[in-house]
Amino acid sequence: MHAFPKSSVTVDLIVFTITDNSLKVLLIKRGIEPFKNMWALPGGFVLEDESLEDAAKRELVEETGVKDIYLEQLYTFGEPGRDPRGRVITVAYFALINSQIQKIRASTDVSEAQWYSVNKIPKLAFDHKKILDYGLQRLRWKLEYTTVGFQLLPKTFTLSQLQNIYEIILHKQLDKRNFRKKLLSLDIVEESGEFTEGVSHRPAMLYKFKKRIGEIIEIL
Amino acid sequence: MHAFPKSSVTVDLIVFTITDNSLKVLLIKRGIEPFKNMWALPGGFVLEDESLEDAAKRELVEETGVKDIYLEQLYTFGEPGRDPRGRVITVAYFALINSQIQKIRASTDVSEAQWYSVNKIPKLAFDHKKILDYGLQRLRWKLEYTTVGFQLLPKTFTLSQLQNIYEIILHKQLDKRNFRKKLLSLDIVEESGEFTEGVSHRPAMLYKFKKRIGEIIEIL
DNA sequence: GCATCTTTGTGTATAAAGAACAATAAATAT
DNA sequence: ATATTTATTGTTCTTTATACACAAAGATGC
Repeated sequence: MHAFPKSSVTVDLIVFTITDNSLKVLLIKRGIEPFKNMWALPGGFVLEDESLEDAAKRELVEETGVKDIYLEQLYTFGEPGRDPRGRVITVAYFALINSQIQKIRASTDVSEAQWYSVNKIPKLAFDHKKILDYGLQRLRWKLEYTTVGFQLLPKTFTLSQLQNIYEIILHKQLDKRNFRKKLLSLDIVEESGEFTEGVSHRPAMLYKFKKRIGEIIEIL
Repeated sequence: MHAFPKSSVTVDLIVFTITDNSLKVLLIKRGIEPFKNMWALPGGFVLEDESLEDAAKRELVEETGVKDIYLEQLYTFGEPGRDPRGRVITVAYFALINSQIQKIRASTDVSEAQWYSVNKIPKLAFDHKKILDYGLQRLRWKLEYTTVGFQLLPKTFTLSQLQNIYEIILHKQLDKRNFRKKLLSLDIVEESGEFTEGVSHRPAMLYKFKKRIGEIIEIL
């Protein structure tokens, strides 16, 4: 058996959240070469005895401090020449975190980390623009056909908040009555019994997702 | 910058076709260690200056002699320990080839190649069973929501042949009238003008797919 | 305390899509 | 000519999707 070429393998993360009525993605400013001082998706090398998913989870904790959130493998990018350091293959993951936990901490090799609205993305390092576009496409797709949307909300939420997430990500208006009718017919949410407080208008019922965290099901 | 661990990267192929009213997958009998003489998915190492997709295409030509067929990246498997030779990450692709071109040639490192019905799969090397299951799931899914099914047919085909493919893969019976009504309403096939010949019953209209080879669209 | 503001919550009528179902037509074989 | 096999075509019913408007609940300002 000949010696086969070896490559470095990285994971890159597309971390989405929603704040200020806008879909945001987490970017880091690179602290080292190549592409030093340029914005990029968070990520890093896969270690010796670590599965790809574990590497993604580790990077996620390092960048955001959060764990136990929704994470799914997206696609693997491996064009020769995509990284000036040599042959580097990257496995992209996408993650959704809810709007409550968003503390960001800059880690080693990172001079800054920031949430960027998806329609105001700066020029990105490597082929990260392509990766991000792919992730956005997947997010829109899954939002329509699965229950991933719930991953962007805290444990209890109002139906208006949920509808809002759909409207932001799909950027189109939805009919309130039809949205609620459809959702309730799926039998995947239940009333929590609590209401929103401290709002200067009629309080809304808080609902909760019937499935466990991280679980998503098809068709919505 | 420290030295980051390097891995070997392979591509594995799940090549589907339909023959004898059954969904088949191409397996090779390994001619070398590890897992010598065991059945496995065709695949091989990604070369130095080759993209992942090029590697998959190259392997496909080596194993089947066919090119220009439908090929899509499936998933990347990278558990440490999945390959006894060391850290090997594999990018799985799935391919569909139509029932006319199925010459198989055993290549180097392969003592035999054979089409296996998906419900009579022998014990497979590595984690190839898991990869195959994943591929099957994806195939069933895409069949229902896209036009991949056409990739399994020759240029012209009868509507019954097409329906048959759906019935085999989804293993359930479909209503002929509803199937045709739905299909024709999508406006993606057109009559070729030709009819089947040499059959001892009413000849059927041969249709052709309006899109180009390799192109698939959503929703069916 | 009453009017105003803002967001919540609900029902019905119509259109479109999906599911169930059977008889005639065109060719070959005997 | 009769039998056999597969191809082709429409209608009814059920389910799902869409379009659309007004009253209720609480906070705020006067």
